[in-house]
Amino acid sequence: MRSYGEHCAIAKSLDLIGDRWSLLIVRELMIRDACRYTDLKYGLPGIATNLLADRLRELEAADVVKREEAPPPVATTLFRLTPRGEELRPVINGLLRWGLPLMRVENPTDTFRSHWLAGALEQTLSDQRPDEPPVALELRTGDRPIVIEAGGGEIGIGLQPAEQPDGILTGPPKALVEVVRGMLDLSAAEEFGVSFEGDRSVLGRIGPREPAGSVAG
Amino acid sequence: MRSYGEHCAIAKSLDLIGDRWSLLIVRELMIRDACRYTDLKYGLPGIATNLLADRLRELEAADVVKREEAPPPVATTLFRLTPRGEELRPVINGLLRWGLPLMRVENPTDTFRSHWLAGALEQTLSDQRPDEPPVALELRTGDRPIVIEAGGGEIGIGLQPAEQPDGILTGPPKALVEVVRGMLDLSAAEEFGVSFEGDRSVLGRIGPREPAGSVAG
DNA sequence: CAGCATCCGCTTTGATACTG
DNA sequence: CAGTATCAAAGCGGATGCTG
Repeated sequence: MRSYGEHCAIAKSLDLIGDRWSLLIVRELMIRDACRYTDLKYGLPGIATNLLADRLRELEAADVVKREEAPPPVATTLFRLTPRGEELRPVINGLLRWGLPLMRVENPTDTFRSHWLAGALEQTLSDQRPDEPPVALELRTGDRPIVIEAGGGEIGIGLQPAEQPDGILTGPPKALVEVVRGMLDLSAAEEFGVSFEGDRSVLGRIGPREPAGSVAG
Repeated sequence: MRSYGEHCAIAKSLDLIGDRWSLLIVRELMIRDACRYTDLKYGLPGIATNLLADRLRELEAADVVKREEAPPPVATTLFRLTPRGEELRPVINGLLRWGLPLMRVENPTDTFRSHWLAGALEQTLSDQRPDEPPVALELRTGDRPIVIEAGGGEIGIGLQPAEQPDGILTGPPKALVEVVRGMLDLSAAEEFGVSFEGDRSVLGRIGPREPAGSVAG
């Protein structure tokens, strides 16, 4: 992109990361850590492959992304955020929080990848019973399962399937999110195609971080 | 801009404010509150007038900006952020903080407007002697003077000249910022064209909010 | 297959001119 | 003052081809 040519910190930031796709590449790397080119392309449906290559070069030049040659037997290029790139987290979280209300309308033509939920869940959920032993709730939605881990007062999101989840929640993403946020109860969620297997108490363990209405999405 | 078409809060945000110029328009409205079309164009050097009109329409449709018809004798259109637009402040501040280190290299071809300093100064300065009576320091740089007001532990930036400033600091923007942050003392700053009039104690009253090195810019 | 580069049609942007 | 109109140039999206 052409520089704004302004002596202003905001404009300087946008000179580096204001291009189309740039911040979504950062999102992918924040959620998934080191990624192959192919993983990035998969997580950014619709990006033209030459643009992905261009953006990665630009982000590398801006010290946001670095490229690592993984040693054999992997023997592939991995892309990763630099420390400077990690410092974009407040920006990404700001956009995430601002965008949550926009998720209330579900567009059936939108693409979806389950790992995109990671940030939103981490930001809006909390462990409601910090003193009890940790639990894992698997969400089956979108392309692959993800796992909400609650323990010690913290919420973490795993992108690898848990070996022994305490509960498994299956259904469309928006309904699942409403269930884990406690905005929709399980019986009411059934009509949206949500089903549950396992110990129902894990659903009470995980709840909204803020009053349910404020970050409804 | 074409929608990313992703069921993701970050992508949804960028669908609305990810266009070129959009966040800079938000910046202008955050710094200056209600603005005329002409003021916006002045604060966004290089924007094509048709683009400004387009962006304002898009931001209005996104409930970020609203348009007010000022009554006579003003009789002009004013643009203002909606409450939803105001909620972009964490995003803007995130970009601002991330961009501060980029300001260490000064590009002589960059345009400059003194009101762009408002956010950066507010974010990085603090009142070093909260118990003393308020002071005002005028900065003469760029297109028009701005005023740093320190009092009650708070820092505020005024875009209207103070009627009776306690000190007046004149010079290039980068050097002035370094002086008020205490990274450069007045005698050393003279070689960069900085001069001062008034009560020197006001310079000690205003200082960096964080350790000087961390947000050096 | 992973990681690009090239080509082409379309859309967006930038610069300028013009208008109520 | 607050835009619209026009047009060339740049950027983007999609398809395809190349290389280790």
